[in-house]
Amino acid sequence: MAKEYNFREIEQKWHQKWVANKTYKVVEDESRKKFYVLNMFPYPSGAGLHVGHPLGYIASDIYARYKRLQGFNVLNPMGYDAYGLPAEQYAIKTGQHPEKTTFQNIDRYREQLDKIGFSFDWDREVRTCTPDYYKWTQWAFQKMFKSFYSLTPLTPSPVSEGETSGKARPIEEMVAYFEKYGTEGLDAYNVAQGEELSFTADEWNSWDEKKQSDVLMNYRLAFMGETMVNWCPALGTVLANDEVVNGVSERGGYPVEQKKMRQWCLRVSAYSQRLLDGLETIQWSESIKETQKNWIGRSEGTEVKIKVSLTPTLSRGEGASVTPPLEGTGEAEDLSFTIFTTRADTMFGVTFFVLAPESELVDMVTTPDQRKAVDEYIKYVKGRTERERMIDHTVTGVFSGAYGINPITGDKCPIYVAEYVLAGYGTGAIMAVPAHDSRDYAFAKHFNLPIIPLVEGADVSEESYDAKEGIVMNSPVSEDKSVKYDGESLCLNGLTIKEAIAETKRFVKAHKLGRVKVNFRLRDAIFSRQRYWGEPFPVYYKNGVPQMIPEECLPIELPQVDKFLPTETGEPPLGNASKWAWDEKNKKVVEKNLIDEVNVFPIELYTMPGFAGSSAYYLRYMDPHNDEALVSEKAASYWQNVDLYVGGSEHATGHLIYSRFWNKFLFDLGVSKKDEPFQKLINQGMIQGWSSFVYRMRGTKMFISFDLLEERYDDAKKKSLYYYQGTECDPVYADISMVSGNVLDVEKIRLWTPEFRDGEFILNNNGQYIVSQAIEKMSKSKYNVVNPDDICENYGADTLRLYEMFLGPIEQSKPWDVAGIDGCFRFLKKFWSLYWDKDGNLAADDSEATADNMKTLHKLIKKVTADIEEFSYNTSISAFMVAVNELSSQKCRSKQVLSVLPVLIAPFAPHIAEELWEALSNNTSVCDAQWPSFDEKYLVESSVKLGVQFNGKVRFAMDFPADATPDQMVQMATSAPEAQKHLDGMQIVKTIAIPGRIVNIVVKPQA
RNA sequence: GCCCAGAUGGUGGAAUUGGUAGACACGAGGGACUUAAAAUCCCUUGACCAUUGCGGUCGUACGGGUUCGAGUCCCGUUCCGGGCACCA
Repeated sequence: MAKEYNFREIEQKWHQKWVANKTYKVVEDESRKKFYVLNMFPYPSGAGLHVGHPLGYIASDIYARYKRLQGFNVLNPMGYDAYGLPAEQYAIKTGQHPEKTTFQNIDRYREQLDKIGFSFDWDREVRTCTPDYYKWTQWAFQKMFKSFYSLTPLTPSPVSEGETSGKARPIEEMVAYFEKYGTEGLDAYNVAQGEELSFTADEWNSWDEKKQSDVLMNYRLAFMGETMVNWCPALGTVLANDEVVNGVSERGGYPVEQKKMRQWCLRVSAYSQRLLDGLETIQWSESIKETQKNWIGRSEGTEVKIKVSLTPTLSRGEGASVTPPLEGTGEAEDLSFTIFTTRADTMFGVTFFVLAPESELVDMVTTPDQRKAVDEYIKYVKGRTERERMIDHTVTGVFSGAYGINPITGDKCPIYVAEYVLAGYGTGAIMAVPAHDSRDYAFAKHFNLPIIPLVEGADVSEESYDAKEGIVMNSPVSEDKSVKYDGESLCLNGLTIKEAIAETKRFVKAHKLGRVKVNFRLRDAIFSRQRYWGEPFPVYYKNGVPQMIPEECLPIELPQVDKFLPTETGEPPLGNASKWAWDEKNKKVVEKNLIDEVNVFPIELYTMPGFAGSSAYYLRYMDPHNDEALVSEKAASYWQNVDLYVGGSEHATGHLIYSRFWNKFLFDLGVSKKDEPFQKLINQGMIQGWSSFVYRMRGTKMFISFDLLEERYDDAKKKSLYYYQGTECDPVYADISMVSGNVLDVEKIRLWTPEFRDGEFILNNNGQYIVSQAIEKMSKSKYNVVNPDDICENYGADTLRLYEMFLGPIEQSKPWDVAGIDGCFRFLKKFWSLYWDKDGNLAADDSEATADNMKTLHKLIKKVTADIEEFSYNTSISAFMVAVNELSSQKCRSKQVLSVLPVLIAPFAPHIAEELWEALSNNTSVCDAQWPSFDEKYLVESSVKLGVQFNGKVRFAMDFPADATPDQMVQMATSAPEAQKHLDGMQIVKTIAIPGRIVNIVVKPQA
């Protein structure tokens, strides 16, 4: 009886041994090179692990094990992103403390992870919701509060433009500067700031603490700001920009409105340029870098100062060569505003100006005649939601009554107020060039404003010409229509658009009409949430001024509350905590009812958002038990940064931006040793399965989103039911074949036939649809598995690991289909049977390996090594299958070969590798073996089989000696019997022979 | 609209710098073993034509091009996916 591949016994045995022997314990070791592998840590949801989760973990585990076999000291940790909304919502419903459910879920995750045989060092586990961890989240926040971002060392002299580097510095430097110089010499070029303030040293020194505190908020990296936020009434909290998709909340799909609120913010925008530049130094996929570049949205342009006049517009050219004196009311005398443009070359085509409705300038330029119309328009705009503005692009706007003076042409053009100009970008004011901007064009057509084409050959009768290509004309129309400055006037005619932009920038700069400016789309991150289950802010309020709780008192632990909802007075949930006040003198948290006493002050009621805890966790893994520092100097210096980071691409504009920002800040502080946290990033594709559907509204197609709530076996129906939670959807039926990408196509769903599955949608009392979905066995021979536990149970972890990797390239999304899993299971059984004879004894012996054996082995070593390096695991597994097939038919029993295979397969299938390694009389773990190297000498072929082409078409294949010269190859090919019919009646025109590649004979009929 | 990445058998997917398209696996069909089933093993499997045997034509989304030779390079088009989007 041959020895059976008993995966259950084997896997259980090695799980125990690994724990007992601390096989995956890792310690810093200066004598060895380090390698840091990291997975994006999971949020422990109630649904448990699904088959999509392990995909990335397996991929990184393979690499980690491979690196270890190559002699690297590999850090491969795991932990939990444990703060989050679902636990809190569950708590609201059931009254159970979120910590309790979170920890239960963590236990379940751990159990599932352990079954798959990962090489995690669990001694380094982190949970973002434990005080020893979030102490350092709070600490980092305080450091940001105590910092500002300086682009250059502070000096009173202005710095040159284009300076883009910079770093965080202690806020004390800023204070010292103000005391001495006020804002003299400070602008957006040398200090990151909310708005450009202007005050003198004397003014600063005369202000009280409250006023100074307010002013400093304009510079701190973590600051309290009154800003427009995404307010989600249904969730009762504000959301960050990346948490809002198409005007609704990413989680739950609830409407989001714009609201002005006082919130904690992080000045992420200060790091815009560095976040952009850093992308050039890291190995991430082009698409994710592109996404980040779009999100950061750098645009280089020109700011131009526009003076305001209250007299009617002059015709074009009139008033040229003069700087028109300002007329009208005294109030408007020196009124001006600044516009931002990336098309400085189009200054000659300006026919009107537009201000954003929210701009404070609107009020100042509006003339009494237009006051009523403007007020009405502003009212209309305010009544529109973000979502309405986003979907509905009809042209709206109103004339303000005032005119702007184009400094280049001297023309006066009307100033409009229109919602198509956004307050939050650039200066909130634009110059409109209808001929060359489609939005301005639509506006001009609607209000009957002139359109002046500036590019040769551009037809602007039907639409604008937006392309940045062509030769400039009409700039100016004639010499006297360009204002002279110091005897010089601008002329762009005949230049290309790119040259014209550069020339205009030079002119504007030279004559101080404005300045060259870089704008970024990246906004500061709103950093506070009105929730319970998050990190509390280590902040208290003394006379309305936020104060940092001393560093040595951290962490400030999340207080107990009796309910997790907002208070009756509308305070966030922490308002329910009775012990939530700061005793400044005794430095401790005390009962709130002591606030009236001296030295006792209220503590911040907001909590931090989800990304706070996940922004620097990779640093904490380096030194997880340190209570003196986030990470020790020694550990940080050894581990540096993450060499390989694996996770989903859905974090491109959230976590992957925030953690890069956070790391850069810590780098400025000297805590982190590398400017970029994640050197190489692999985005595993999603496995679309039953457990996680995401649907979107797009165009006329409707997609609906669901999260798996739970899986239950229904005794009556004799089948498993899967419960999903979704929002606002039609009752539809779901089927895996209807998933394309990560969306379900409703049209396809309607065509669904209920032969395999049935299900129904039930409206629950929250107005959400619950989908009950029944999955029937597709056939008796196939297991109907959706979670990794079932696969481990039926096939074993090694098969699961192989199969998930064999599905296709890691970065590609694919539907989960268990149909092919038998192939991997068969392979392992075949591999196993190489080692055992028919009596169940070890068959590997000391016989000499044949040349074929060695060739198979070394071909495999070469292929697997190269493929792992490229994360092409599917092809390395297929190479394994080929090798095992070959060795079986060769009846190879030689230990020379068989003792190497367990090492090669160990990264992929560690359990079977350990078992065979042990059977071969090794007494250490296969993890500590050495990765084999291949020897070319076994791969040398004496002959090669190549295709022989006639006129580029392969006609037959033949063997050529490996060292044949091209001439010999042609000679052999043309004299081969198969060649004769292709040569019959033909003459050879040309021959191409490339050793090792191809022989091609070009023939034509004989004349 | 702009930017990025794709499209290969019934299916998942292979294919170095252009050089025998379809590796490996699934599924399907046929066969062996078995009382039977499971498991295992062997053969066939891109399409079409021919077939006693040899063979031939077409074929990597579509249309062109470069080349002795194109899945691969260039130009244009269609479709799918991702990102950004009144961002001036």
